[in-house]
Amino acid sequence: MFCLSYTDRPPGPSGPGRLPVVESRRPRDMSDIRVRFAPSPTGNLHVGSARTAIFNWLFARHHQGTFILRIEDTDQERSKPEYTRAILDGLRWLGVDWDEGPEAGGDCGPYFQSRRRSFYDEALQRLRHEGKVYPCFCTPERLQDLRTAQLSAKQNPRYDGRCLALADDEVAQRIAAGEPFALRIKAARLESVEWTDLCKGLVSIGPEMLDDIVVAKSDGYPTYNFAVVVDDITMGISHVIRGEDHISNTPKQILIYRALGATPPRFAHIPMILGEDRSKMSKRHGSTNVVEYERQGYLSEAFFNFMTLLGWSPSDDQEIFTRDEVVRRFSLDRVSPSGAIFDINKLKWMNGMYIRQLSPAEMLDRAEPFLSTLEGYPGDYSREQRVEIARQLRERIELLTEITDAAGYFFHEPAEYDEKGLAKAAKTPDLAAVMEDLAAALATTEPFDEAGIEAAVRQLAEARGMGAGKVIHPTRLALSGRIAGPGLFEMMHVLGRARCVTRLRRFVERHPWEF
RNA sequence: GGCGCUAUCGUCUAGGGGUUUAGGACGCCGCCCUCUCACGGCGGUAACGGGGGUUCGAAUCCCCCUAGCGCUACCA
Repeated sequence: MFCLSYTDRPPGPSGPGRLPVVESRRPRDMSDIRVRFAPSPTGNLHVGSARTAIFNWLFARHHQGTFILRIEDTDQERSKPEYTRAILDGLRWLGVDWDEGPEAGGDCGPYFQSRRRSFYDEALQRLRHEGKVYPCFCTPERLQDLRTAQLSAKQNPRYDGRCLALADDEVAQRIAAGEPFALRIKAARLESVEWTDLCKGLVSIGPEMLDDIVVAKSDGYPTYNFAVVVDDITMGISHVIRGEDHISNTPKQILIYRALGATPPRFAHIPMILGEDRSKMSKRHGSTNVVEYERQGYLSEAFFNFMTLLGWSPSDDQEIFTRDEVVRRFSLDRVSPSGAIFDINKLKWMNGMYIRQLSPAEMLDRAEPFLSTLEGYPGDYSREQRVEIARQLRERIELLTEITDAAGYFFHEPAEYDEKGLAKAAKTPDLAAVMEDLAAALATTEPFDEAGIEAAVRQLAEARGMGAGKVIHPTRLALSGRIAGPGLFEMMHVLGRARCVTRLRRFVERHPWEF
């Protein structure tokens, strides 16, 4: 039996009013580590949550623990099923797989908060029974007034305990009268709440900050903090690894653990990912949806590697890691305590590194979705030839999307020629004749391979008493319209005799350099 | 306003009392390689927020200030 829950417990000798005891599972050994990623489906998987998911996953895999995915969909207004789908897809793209959760099952389900109501109700019932919680009849208006008054008095807003002071018979009366009420926890406000954060060290929150927080809303639904704690207890979570924006939730949750008589898990609050302006990354910082990076031509493994280094670093200078290497080396004590700006520049560089590591065949496969949008693709090129094109372009692009632009001329004639290139080409004496001669030579070059082509080009330059460059550059321009690209001879080899000859002649006809 | 977290090159970071003329990576600049571009190689640019302590010695420990960020709901 893996998990404890309020409902799964054996009936036992519980008389009326006897409620099951809630216990927290403490990690007994390394294999007992259970962590969770708990997104709310109110949007796509964005980079901040993705990194949280990755760190949780890394921690679980490193310790051979369990990685759980839990969907916190209790926000009826904003939660959408399609977002759950999007989050799942995002995690899959990242290669972050979960052992328990939606579509994976597990002993601690259900994994959607919206279906765990009975757990919360039962815990609430028990808390009421034990007197750890009291009804609060204060209206939202009064609470709001209280808050503004405290704020203007430069005080920290907190509940004034009015309903705690209510006499028992009055409480009973008002409840009987059907007056709506929320449930607040009776927090001991005498001492600080502190915990040793695995990332931040000792964090201590003074008693003046502690409040009788609401655990059940007047409509009966549990609050976020309460649901999280009940879920984490019943799912046997040993380590809560989350963004540091949750630090202020932690004391509240610890109070709930105490009321429930459970030992809190270990907490690790990892730093935020920041936008260019150093504020928490959000939509206004551009692409925050993880799968958007796929569309932009990033490789999943490069993105993963990059995210890994945002806030974590190994003990040496290594930066490029396979997934297994990071799993092996990851540890929370090497997670930096300060926020990190998402540097798209470095991501691009890293993506380029991964692209260059791809085999030519794989490069072609990965680029295929982008290539297929190209006019004239794949034309009469064999797979072998397309692999060769991919090989030639591999070290010249950093994003898969760039291949569309880089490979265009292989599949259709250049529509125009680079201006600077034309200016330079014009300096080659008798350019038209040279190009004409080359076309003629090429028509009979045998074999039409890299060496054969190179010999033809160099012979022609020599015959005319000019440097090879004087022929090479205009030729590249005539064939590709570009002044940059793969080595001319290997490029001509894939292009093939027919295309080379016609494009050379078209170039002469067009005469674009004389303006 | 209150509370909390953070503070090393522009960016990601190493370094956690003497081993540091503060190391690596991205970016940028230069050189080499070379048919161009790119890759690759080599070199350069650039940082311990400020002030007080503690100590023989502080980027490293403590305090204050400052700055940035976060949280401050019967939202999650």
